Amino acid sequence: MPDGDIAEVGAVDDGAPVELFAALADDSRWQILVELSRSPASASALAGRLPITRQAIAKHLRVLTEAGLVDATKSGREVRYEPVGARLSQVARQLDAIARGWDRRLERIRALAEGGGDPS
Amino acid sequence: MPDGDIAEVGAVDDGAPVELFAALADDSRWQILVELSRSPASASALAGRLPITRQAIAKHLRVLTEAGLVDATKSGREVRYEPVGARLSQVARQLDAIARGWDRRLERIRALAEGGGDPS
DNA sequence: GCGGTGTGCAACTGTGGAGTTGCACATCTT
DNA sequence: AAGATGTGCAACTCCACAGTTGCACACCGC
Repeated sequence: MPDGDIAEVGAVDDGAPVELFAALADDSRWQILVELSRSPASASALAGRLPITRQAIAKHLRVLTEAGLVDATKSGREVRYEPVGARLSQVARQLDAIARGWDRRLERIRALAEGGGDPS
Repeated sequence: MPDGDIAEVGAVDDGAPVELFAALADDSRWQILVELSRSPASASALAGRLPITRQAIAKHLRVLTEAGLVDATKSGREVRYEPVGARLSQVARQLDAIARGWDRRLERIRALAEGGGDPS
């Protein structure tokens, strides 16, 4: 079998934004994102609508900002946060690409198993 | 202002599979997924290619299975795991939908701010 | 200037999860 | 039947992180 078409599959691997998934793997942060999507607000304003302290919210906002999921805008003594949809769409495209890569590989392996039976 | 076009925005919120993001927020689990995309294997086989113990891998595989990201197939005394691309694509679509929802809301808010200036 | 409001930083506690070791059970091989 | 290989369960350690309290500093209105 030709091995020229195998060299290109190595690029599937490292596209996993683990840090961003960690940012999304928290209920409080999703609540914050939902509130911000309703209307951009400051940390103190969010503290009035969520069952946790302002400092906890501030930490979450820091995580979300570093993940690129929210955008911080300083206005006087206030810091106004708003969600960034572009980042989420970008991750969505990456995930879909990875999923397609999986399916492609599995289909090839299945084809080899049925046809030759020697995938060494 | 008419409120008929506001009633439909409430559906944006609860589409956040936090449990699934938690499953994806781990380096070891991504390594496992990458190995499985190379070729489906058992927990013991994976233990030979990854720097962690078989039991740790077994735990990760349990998490991934419950998240629907891998499929387990028992064959004799072996359990063969393979990645499920469909689940990942599904999450990708959900994320994109949420992102579009954010952008839609923000644009509406900006329009209100410029035009009327009274979003009460 | 002075009080009120908003933000930031620094400990501290509690808990969940990653990884380990140890052992018991099931299955394949000879 | 006996050894080897694969899996599963249970307890333990360790650490990162969510959330808290407390205090110091920056900005707005009076």
